Amino acid sequence: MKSYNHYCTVAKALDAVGDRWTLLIIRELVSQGPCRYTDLMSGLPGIATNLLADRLAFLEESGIVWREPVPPPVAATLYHLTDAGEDLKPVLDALGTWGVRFMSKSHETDQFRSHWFKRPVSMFLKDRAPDGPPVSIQLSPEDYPAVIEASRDGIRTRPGRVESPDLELAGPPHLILATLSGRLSVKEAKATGLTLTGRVALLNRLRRDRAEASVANAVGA
Amino acid sequence: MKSYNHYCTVAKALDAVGDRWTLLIIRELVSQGPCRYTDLMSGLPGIATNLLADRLAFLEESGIVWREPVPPPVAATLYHLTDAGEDLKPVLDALGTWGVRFMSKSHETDQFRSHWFKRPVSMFLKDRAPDGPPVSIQLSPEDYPAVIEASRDGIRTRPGRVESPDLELAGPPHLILATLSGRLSVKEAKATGLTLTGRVALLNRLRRDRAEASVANAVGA
DNA sequence: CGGCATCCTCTTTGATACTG
DNA sequence: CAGTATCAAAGAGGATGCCG
Repeated sequence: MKSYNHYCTVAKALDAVGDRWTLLIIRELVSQGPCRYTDLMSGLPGIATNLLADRLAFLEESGIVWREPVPPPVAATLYHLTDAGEDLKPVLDALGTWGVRFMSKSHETDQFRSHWFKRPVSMFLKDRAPDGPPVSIQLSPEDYPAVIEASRDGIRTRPGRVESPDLELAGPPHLILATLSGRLSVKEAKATGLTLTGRVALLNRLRRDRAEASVANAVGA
Repeated sequence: MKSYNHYCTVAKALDAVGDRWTLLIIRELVSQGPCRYTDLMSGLPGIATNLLADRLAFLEESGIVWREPVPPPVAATLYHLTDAGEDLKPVLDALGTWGVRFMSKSHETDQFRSHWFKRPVSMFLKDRAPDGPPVSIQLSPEDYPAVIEASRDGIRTRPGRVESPDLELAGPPHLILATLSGRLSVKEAKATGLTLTGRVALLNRLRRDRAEASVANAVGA
């Protein structure tokens, strides 16, 4: 993209990461850690392969990403964030916080990936009984399942499945999120098409209310 | 711009404000308050008029901006941020904080406006003697002067001139900022082309050191 | 397969001119 | 003042080819 040529911090930041797709590439590297080219492709549905190559070259040149050549037999390149790249996390946090308002309605054609659950889930949940027994919640959208695990160490969300979860939420991603956030009651969620199996009461232990959520967000938690 | 069609908070945010120029329009409305069309044009050097019109229409449609028709004899339209628009401030703060790293070198062709001083100045300065006598510092780049005023009420930066400032810094914007931040000493600044007139010692009262700056930034100050 | 480069089409931008 | 109209150039999107 052409520079804005504004001597202004915001404009300079956008000169570096304001191109289409660029911040989503950073999102992938932040939420997935170091990625191969194909990992990025599958985490960025819709991107053209030449664009991904272009953006990665520009990000490397800008000192935001560095590439680690992994020698055979693995034979791949790993893309990492530099320190300057890691410093973009607050930008993603701010954008993600602001973007929560659009998550209530999901378009039919929207793509989804397991690791995209991490950000909103960490905003919506908080363990009200951290010394209670550890629990796991299986999130099952059509594909791309994820697991929420709460223990003394806090709440973690990761892609994948767990053997016998304490609770499972199966259905479209936006219903899963609406139920976790408390925007939908369990009754409403079931009526709209979510399947809840197991200890539904767990939601009361983990749901953070709206006021707390905005506070946590204000301090960048 | 076409939607990314990702069911992800960051992608949804970028669907709304990720278009080229959009966040800079928000920047203007945040730092200037309600603006007329021509105020925006002059605060956004380089934008094409049709693009500004397009973006404003989209922002209004998205509920981020609203237009107030001001009846004759003033005969103008005022563009305001809605509450959702104001909520974008943390995004600009995060981008602006990250973008500080690019402010040390200024390109010859970079444009500048007085009110762009506000954001970096508030990051660089802190009154170490808030109960001391109120002081004013005149910032004088080629055009677009601004004034820093420190009093019991805090530090404010505004476009314009003041009668007899306690200190004046005249020279290119990047030297003014480098000197305020402490990245350049007064001696270095003078050697590089900045003209300092008045009570140079004021800088010691107002400069925030690097460690403090990063802390203030971490909590979103 | 992983990591691009090329080619082509379509959309968006940027520059300028013009209007109520 | 507050835009709309026009048009050339740049960039995005999609398909496919190539090479270790």
